[in-house]
Amino acid sequence: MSRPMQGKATGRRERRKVVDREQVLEAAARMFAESGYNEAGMAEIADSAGFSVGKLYTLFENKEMLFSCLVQERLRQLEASSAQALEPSATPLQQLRQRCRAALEFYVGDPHFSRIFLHEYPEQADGIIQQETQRHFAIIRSYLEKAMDAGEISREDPEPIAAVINGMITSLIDLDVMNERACDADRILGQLDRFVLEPLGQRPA
Amino acid sequence: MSRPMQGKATGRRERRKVVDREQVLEAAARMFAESGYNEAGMAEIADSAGFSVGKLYTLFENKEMLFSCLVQERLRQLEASSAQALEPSATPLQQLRQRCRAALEFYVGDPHFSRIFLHEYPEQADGIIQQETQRHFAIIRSYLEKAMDAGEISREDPEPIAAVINGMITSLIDLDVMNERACDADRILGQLDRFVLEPLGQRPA
Amino acid sequence: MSRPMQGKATGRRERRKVVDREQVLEAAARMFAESGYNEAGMAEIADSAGFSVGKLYTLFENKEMLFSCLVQERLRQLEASSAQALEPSATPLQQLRQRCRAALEFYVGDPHFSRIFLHEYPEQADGIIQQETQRHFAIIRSYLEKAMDAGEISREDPEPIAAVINGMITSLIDLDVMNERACDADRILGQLDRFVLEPLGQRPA
Amino acid sequence: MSRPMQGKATGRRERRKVVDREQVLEAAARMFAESGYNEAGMAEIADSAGFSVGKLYTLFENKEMLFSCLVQERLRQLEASSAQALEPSATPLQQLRQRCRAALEFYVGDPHFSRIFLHEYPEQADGIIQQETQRHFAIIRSYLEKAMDAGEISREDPEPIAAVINGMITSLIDLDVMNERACDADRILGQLDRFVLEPLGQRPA
DNA sequence: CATGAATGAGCCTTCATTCAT
DNA sequence: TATGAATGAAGGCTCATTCAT
Repeated sequence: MSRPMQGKATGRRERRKVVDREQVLEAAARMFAESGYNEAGMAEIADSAGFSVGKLYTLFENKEMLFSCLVQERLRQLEASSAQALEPSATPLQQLRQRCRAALEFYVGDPHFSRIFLHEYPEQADGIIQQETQRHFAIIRSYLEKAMDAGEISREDPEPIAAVINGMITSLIDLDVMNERACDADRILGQLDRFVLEPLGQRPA
Repeated sequence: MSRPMQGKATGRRERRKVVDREQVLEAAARMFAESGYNEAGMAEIADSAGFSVGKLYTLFENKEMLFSCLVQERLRQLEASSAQALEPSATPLQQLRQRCRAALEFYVGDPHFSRIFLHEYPEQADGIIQQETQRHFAIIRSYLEKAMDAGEISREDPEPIAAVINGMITSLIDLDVMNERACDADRILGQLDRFVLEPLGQRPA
Repeated sequence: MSRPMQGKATGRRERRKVVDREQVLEAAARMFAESGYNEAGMAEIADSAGFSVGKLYTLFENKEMLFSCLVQERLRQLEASSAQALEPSATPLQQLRQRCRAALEFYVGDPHFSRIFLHEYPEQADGIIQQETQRHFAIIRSYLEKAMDAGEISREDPEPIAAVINGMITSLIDLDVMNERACDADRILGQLDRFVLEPLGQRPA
Repeated sequence: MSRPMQGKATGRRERRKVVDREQVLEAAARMFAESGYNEAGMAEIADSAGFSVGKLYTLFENKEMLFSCLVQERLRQLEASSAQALEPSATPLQQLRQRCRAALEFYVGDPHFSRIFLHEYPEQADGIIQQETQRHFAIIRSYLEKAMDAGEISREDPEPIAAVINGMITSLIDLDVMNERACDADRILGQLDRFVLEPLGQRPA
């Protein structure tokens, strides 16, 4: 009666739920990063988020799904900000570089999540991380393939190159995290240029 | 009477203990790789090793130490085989390459352990893995520094380069593990040449 | 809205917890008395109390604390009923006698606890029992000292006398417990009069 | 062949066993007193006695029996030294006093055992201690009964009196043990005179 | 619909006892 | 017969999940 139609405007209820989920994920990221997946308890997370334990279970099926959602949500955010950073007029290689910069800045701006994403693989939630990593690979690969089509880089199997790019970014961020030092996106991007993009361009020569 | 002196030849007892430890570590590597640190139970490990639970506790102080010993033992092996692969007459850069090949072959030959080492960071045993990673970094760095001294590569901060090398190897092995595909040390080594060693040499130009 | 202020009336929650603790202590007293501290398992106690194991750990930090609380709680009760039995107008020696009667009646009325208190000294919880025994001694001693001040008994070291009183009560209750016979507080009190209080009074003569 | 007859002279084998048992009991008394019945492990006891664990199980059926034997053995010793201290020409009441002195001196001379005997009742071995305590009671009672027959003390139920004597001795030794103070047999005996024997004698008056 | 106390399966660890050497 | 390493049942405790309020 009160909500005769629902259209695009999601109900107050639904919107509330989304906000609460965000808040829980925030807290979960903090706790997982601080103590690790197994060591972080649902009670602590609930507490840290200012909710009851029961609420968590209305928002997420269980602990594993909470973790999965955290990963997925954050990577969706990364995707969004990457997309925004993209200049449509740029060449595929330039776009790849823009995407990498966006990713770096995202990681830097969300150290809690970075710590989790780079270090923790709860065996159960493995699937999600693998899947998400695959998606990232696919995106990087698509840029590489377009760049190959455009003749910017030599034609070859893009998968290992995507892996190299991914691994390089990961290890350089990790290095900064381990040294508890602020992470400089520009410096890392410089190394990416030097060790991957430039060699790729030179190949045909 | 039976054992008048003991000299270098360790007693039958000691040798047996060493063999048993090895066997348990084998099983532990398998179980940790299959199910993760927390999910693998001491009972399962014992079972899988063909021992009783009690035996495990005569060989290792507790679960955490078992994991630590596994990591340390395997990395000791890696170090040993790396050392053997080293040609003393080679240049520092060639030696670095030899070391990387040895590491690659070790990882390839011990997929159980690779899975653990690359993925699992039980918060408690964190110290050991970080420590060992640091040791690896230090070794790679020392080769890089020697190569700089020898003028093989340009002089610059070796730490991020070590990180790049490590990250590249890790991600490429990981890629093969994820695709459940045999890992080709030569191919990875080729990519290492192309994306790190060659750019490093070209710099001064 | 539901609980605008809380004043002295503890919340329903708190009261419930107190009741549950009492119930668990009841069961624990039974089990400890039946099987001894080490032989009584938390699961059995939980079962016997009609609670889950987990519940026990929300009420008491651990098994040792459960035992400690049992001892402290019961002795607190003893103290309370002793205090109530005291006639302020009585002489110190009469008060001591009143106190002993109260203690006897308490032991008689709580055979489970008596069995534990008189027999079981779990090495770990030793501290509490010794401490409580000391407190009892101190109380008995203070009556003796007041009686000495009042000239009711001869002045001398009150400590061994307190020990004698305590030991006599203990052994006489123990005798009844061992013979599985109801314990007659009056009879024991009579023996206390005859063997301690009268000789003490006669001394100066 | 080697031992054609055995007569009263026990074989070398048997004598050895007796000596070994004594040594184990010595160590067990030490460990039980130090850590309590449950906390003292068979391995520790074996170690402390200079034997293997296996040996313990050839000398005693199990841990419980070891404890029982310890109690029985020591109390047998007490009985022996008490018997020796007895002057046959003395009156029953004097003999009781002699016996109590012997007991006191025994406890004082064997603080390890005293600590166990006075404090620890492993539920399982309960039977033995109760039984032994009963035997002690019986002995004390028999002196009391003889003294009644001889008209030294008034005729009445000897059991509670035996309990009083026992409890008084126990608590006074305990007091010294708790204060970690050397235990003065004469002082305790004086208190026994004052609080039990003298009142008993006065009764008929 | 929110709460958070209750649940209980499952884990690590110990240690009395056994038995192959 | 002596040894002491191996055994594995049992125990204390945790924490993800549920459900009565």
